[in-house]
Amino acid sequence: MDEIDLRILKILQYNAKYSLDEIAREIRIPKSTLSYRIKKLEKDGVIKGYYAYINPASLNLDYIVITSVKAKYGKNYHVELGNKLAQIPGVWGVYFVLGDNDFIVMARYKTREEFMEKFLERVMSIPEVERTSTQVVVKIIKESPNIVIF
Amino acid sequence: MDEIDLRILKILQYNAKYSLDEIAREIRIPKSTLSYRIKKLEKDGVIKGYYAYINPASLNLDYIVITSVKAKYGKNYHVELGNKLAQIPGVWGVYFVLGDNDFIVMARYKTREEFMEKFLERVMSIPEVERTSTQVVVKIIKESPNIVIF
DNA sequence: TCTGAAATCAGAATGGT
DNA sequence: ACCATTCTGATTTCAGA
Repeated sequence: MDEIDLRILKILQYNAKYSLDEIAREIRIPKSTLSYRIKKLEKDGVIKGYYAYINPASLNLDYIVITSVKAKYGKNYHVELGNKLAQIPGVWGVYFVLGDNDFIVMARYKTREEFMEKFLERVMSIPEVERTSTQVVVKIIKESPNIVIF
Repeated sequence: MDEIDLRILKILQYNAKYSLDEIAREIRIPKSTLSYRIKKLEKDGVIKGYYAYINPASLNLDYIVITSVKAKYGKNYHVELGNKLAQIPGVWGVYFVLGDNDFIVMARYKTREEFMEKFLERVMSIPEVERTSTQVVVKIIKESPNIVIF
């Protein structure tokens, strides 16, 4: 990975719909070379995929939460709990962290009721869960995990 | 937005590179109609963009943190602090939350040193900041904010 | 708003360096 | 690994419904 690859990635992370012609012109390499490099970045797992970003608000996903989950101690409790959390509909992020808590879970629902039914009750019924604590997101100031190169 | 739009979005959130032909065949509508609908979803702001997802690990972004930030009280302190946090390189998520804390900040760096220099020292020098608390992510079990429709 | 057909344009394949 | 050219097929446009 060199400087040119980084410039390619920097463009594609903001907008995957630029044409090869445009990108090639921008960074001044032939478009066949550009195509060759992008294919390589995909094959090497640097580019993991291309996604449409759908505005959660347009689907009325207005009840957004960040929940801390503490696991009970036991063999494999953490691995199993992490996977169980990841499978809950509405959950888009699960992070295993050091510190007081064990997992940070990011989730989105339409209403408080949906959050209660689909998420909270389900999480609290998982036997490996010791305790949870939820913070409600009032405003998303920034959310762009695709931006990796600054 | 009807059932067909939802099916289109559901496909594009997983892979924006499916061709119109494939999608049209899948959901059994003419591809010109599909094209028309996608354009409309883009225009209406339902589809906000198309992004390449770059594997953070391939850029050695292995020091991943989730930081809680509490703001001092004062006129517009929250708005200004939120914007300042969002502008820090390495920060990809800033959420304004209810509860003990005010902001949850998601960030990625290459090393602990980079995290200290680019993030922590900068955050702690912001006058509106009262206190911070950082959790280090040991493992990302799930991270797919583009998945909105289940 | 939907659709089929035509026209345009983008990306993949080729082959030489 | 790089690049110019060719070629295939995908997307956009347009006119009629």
